Amino acid sequence: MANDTRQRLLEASAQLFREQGYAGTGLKQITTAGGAPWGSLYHFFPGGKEQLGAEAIAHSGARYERLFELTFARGGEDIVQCVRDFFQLSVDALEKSGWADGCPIATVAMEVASTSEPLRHACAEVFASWEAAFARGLAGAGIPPERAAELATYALAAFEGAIVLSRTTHDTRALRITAEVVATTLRAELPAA
Amino acid sequence: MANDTRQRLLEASAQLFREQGYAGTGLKQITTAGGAPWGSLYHFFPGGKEQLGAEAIAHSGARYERLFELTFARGGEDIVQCVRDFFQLSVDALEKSGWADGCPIATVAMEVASTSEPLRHACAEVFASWEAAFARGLAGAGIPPERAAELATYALAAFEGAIVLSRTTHDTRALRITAEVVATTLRAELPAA
DNA sequence: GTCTATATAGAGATAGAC
DNA sequence: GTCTATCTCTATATAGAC
Repeated sequence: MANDTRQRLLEASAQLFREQGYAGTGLKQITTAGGAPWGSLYHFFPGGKEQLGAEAIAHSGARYERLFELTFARGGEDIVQCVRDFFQLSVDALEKSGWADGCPIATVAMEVASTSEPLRHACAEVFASWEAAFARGLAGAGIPPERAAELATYALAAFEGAIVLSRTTHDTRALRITAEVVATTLRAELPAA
Repeated sequence: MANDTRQRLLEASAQLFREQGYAGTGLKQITTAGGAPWGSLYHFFPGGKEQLGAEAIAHSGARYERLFELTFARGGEDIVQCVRDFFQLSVDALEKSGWADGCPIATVAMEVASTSEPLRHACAEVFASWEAAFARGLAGAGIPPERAAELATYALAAFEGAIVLSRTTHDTRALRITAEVVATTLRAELPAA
């Protein structure tokens, strides 16, 4: 079916961009990985690589937002444990994938921040949605909304940076250590039980 | 002079890689920016783009390590303020450069983590040197060496992630908030004065 | 509407003039 | 030894056959 090919192209793009970046991934490689003929790419994405990139970013972003919300769904009880769990998800993903499966956005975000305004904007929107999901979880644990928004930004930054370090060093140490320090920091901000 | 051209090629590479990434930067663009003729690139870097990339990474890395050490040189007194200062350096650099001047390593590190083992290794060594410099500063402030190493990893992760967010959103908010939370976290680890 | 074949530009790399 | 001119390969993008 037509929609199926489109979806496969998006999935393949998201995965390849995450591993190799935007500039480092060719459209040929994407069509091959997605099992789609060359021509169908421009049929579904007449805007070419940039349109495909923007949609792939939004696609990955929405999927991870659901993962965020799922992890924090039971967060009213123990939000700190949820944060630990989230870092652990990334530890497992990196190890299982041979250090390929990091953040689906960060690599592209850094590449395009100064080279493509539409793509930069797409990345910014994804980060904002993740922060918002995170902040809802923290607010649900009793932290005042304004402070929850700040701590969500902080926690997301620490998480993203730890992925950069772990993926580069081929060692989950950075993620594990950062998870513990962030968890401790957040616990100190919770209202007294 | 010969060494001059080589140096200019390294500087141009470092700057372009930081802004556009490794795959997104062409060798032609580097020679143009460095004011060097095309042929001299392969004269000075017979290993081609990968050799140039590895040397540019080490070059940037060493320069920033000196910046780390300079910022922490007076850190025995007030290490927390030094951390704040370091985040502020990045805030200023991003604003002054129109969001181009972020981390000189992170963009390339993410791109090459799964595509070039030599380049990944070069990035990992840079991160390790920064962590070590950071840890020396924290240990100098009285934190036990083992804990100082952990906190250095944590602080570097938070710093790197905050740059990713700020550069993507065109807003220094992430850097400013992260700086404050990290500063508070580190202060709590200092030995009682 | 779907895909094959091709156009055009630019990449990284090399050969050889001076 | 330094640089110019060129080679080959692959990139994105398009045209047109079916």
